[in-house]
Amino acid sequence: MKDVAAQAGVALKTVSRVVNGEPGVGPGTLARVEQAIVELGYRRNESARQLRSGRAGTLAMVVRDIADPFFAAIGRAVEMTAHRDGQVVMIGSTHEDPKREREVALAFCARRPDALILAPIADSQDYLHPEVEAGLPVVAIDRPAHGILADTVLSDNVGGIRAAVDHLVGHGHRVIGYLGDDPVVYTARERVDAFRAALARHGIVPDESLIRLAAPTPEGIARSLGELLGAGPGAAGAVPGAGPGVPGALHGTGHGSAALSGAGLASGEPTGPMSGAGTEAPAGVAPVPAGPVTALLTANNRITAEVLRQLPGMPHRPALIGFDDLELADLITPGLTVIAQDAEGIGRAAMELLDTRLADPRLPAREVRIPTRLIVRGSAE
Amino acid sequence: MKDVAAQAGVALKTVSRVVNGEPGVGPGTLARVEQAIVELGYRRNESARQLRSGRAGTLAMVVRDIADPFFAAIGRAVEMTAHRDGQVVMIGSTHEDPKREREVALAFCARRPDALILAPIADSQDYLHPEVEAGLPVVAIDRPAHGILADTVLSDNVGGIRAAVDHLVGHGHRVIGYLGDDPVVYTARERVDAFRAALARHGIVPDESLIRLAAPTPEGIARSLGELLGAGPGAAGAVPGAGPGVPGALHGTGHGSAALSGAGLASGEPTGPMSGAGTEAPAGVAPVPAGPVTALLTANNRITAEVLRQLPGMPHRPALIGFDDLELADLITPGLTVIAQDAEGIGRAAMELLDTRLADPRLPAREVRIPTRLIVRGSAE
DNA sequence: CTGTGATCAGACAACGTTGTCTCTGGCGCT
DNA sequence: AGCGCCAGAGACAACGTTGTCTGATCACAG
Repeated sequence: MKDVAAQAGVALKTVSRVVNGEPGVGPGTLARVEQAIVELGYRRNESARQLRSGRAGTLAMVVRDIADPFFAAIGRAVEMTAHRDGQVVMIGSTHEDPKREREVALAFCARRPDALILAPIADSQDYLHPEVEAGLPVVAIDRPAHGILADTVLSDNVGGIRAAVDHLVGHGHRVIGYLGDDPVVYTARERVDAFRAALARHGIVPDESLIRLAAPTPEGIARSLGELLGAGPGAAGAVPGAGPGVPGALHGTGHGSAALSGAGLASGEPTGPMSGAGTEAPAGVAPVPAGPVTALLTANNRITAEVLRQLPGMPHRPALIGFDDLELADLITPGLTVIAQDAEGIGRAAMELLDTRLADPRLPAREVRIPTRLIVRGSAE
Repeated sequence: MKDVAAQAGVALKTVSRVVNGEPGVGPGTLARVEQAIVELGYRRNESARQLRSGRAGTLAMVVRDIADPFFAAIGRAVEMTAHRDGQVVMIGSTHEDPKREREVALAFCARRPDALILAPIADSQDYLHPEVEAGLPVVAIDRPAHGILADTVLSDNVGGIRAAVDHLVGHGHRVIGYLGDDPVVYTARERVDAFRAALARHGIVPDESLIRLAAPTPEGIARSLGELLGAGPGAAGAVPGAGPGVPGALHGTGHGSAALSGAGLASGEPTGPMSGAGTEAPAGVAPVPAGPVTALLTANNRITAEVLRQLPGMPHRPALIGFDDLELADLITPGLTVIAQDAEGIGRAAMELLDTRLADPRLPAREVRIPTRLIVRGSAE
């Protein structure tokens, strides 16, 4: 800038005025300065600008994995909005490692971004206390943050799961298996709870032995699939591992009177009736047959993909709904019915929360739920 | 930092020494400073550090679309390597808009990153001249840059296409359709040229009417597909649009004398005997039968996906190979055979080029080709 | 002819660091 | 005892901007 000033024969400050489009520069001076700028290939140094003015023009975003289609889509939405506002985006991945979350988030914060969008992995984000204290707006996405004040954007997991369960039940399914992630994960907990509740609304007491929660590994999923698809009165003997350690709570009904429906189970399956479940359980009774599941709900895209890969080797093919849409999900046979999250909506909502918070930093923490959408493609009939 | 110094009762510079791990600080002083740092929640300001020291610790990356799986995978590889080196990554999308490429790239450059990784879209990157002149290392990925000195990482498009053509020809296909992107795109040109050359190696003179190059739109692809799959002597009447405007060059052969071999094709099936089809084009002649294609090569993931969507509505289903792997490509029926690019390899290669260039900025421009891999899954038998 | 704004331009300090230089004791050496 | 030397610590300037203040020039009205 000094060089430009010299070349144009003006003072430093005048160049500053020109590059900032500030008023108070005569047309002649302006032209001289502009010419000097292109001649010298001058580019303003944003670091210095930020240091002096405090305005960063930079957004930081920390997600589980930038190559995960879900987060990539959120990232795209954020980047689009940011670009419109003249901001650039720093992005980093945690790869589910709490330590790395901390490292990446703090590395970003050291660059003093205007805001931080974070998909929390760690149990607590209290390491961000100093930055939040200093006024850094934080938006948690996908999962809530803990230990700091942050706005939050979440998918409507409950609504999504309920729609899926409604769809399955509407197609006559009563014995529905559930493959979810390790319950240390917030979304995993929320979704499986929603699954139980959604079943209960139909007067079906969720069978805990049909609910498998674990970090998705091919081996674990193979075992769960084998048990869920082979299990039941007819096949129980063939699948010794079926429901180990989780014998209770099977085959419940809306009302105790229906307990008898649970009878007649000669197999090794648990028989204890469970009464009084369901939020608005119908007066009528919904008997729950035992046996291999006729339908399967997979609670995230990695589980779904792995299940799809393994299904051909299984004794039979259940109806299937996956949480998260997948590219090409419409091209497999049958088309995969999914609960699609609105990644773009999440990204945009995060940006909107930031907008309003920047306008008024003393707002209380807000939480936004972004609706999911059940995309019916045939795999869940 | 001033506050920390005051709190610890030392000079500014001593705090600086502590946070940088510089020697020359006594154990007692060090402890006092460290305590003051945590008490005050002090975090070094990287902007100021960069301004003073010139070290940015920041990488800039501009790609077509950060949500495109190919670029997302490159981004992940870059981010992994960068994180290892203590750098953070700014990332932005051009969405195929040359103006936006310029805007985003320059916005990044204003932050004075250590390097710029760019997937060029614009015809020329000469707008980056001042920064390159000032020593900014630029690596072009996916396509070469023009107008500036930049290292380049490209996929081995030629090898990939050749492997695909070899595979198809090896399975008896002689009439192979090609759906590529608009030839203004570098990779589109390189791939279609490779297609022609690969056919020629088998003694097949590429039939230009079977080569469709256009920006991928559902309508355009539908038209091309209809023509390619329904075309030929038997079906030509049914597809009036077949080869409009490109009447010539049909049924070419290695030698003019073989032109007659194109005649007499009653059925849609290839009948022409093919002699000595080897790698080195035989002296003998390879007649190319007309008729609907029996195989299709789709030259990027968007075209492939759209073709997969439309194939069910087409008169027959050709063998198919797509450029770029797709998530779930193994789950559709039949499994999709693809030419997979090594996105991770591209990202890593870019980082390696940067490493060596930072070590010696006066290196000449280098170009690296990353091998592709033909993943055979059944769609191209 | 002078006072009054308006317009344009420059001087200066400060943002939070770090590189360079200097200062101060205390130590071991001759 | 006098010397140099080193570790430890501080003073100061500079990185490239921008915000604030002040100064210069000019047209115009009183």
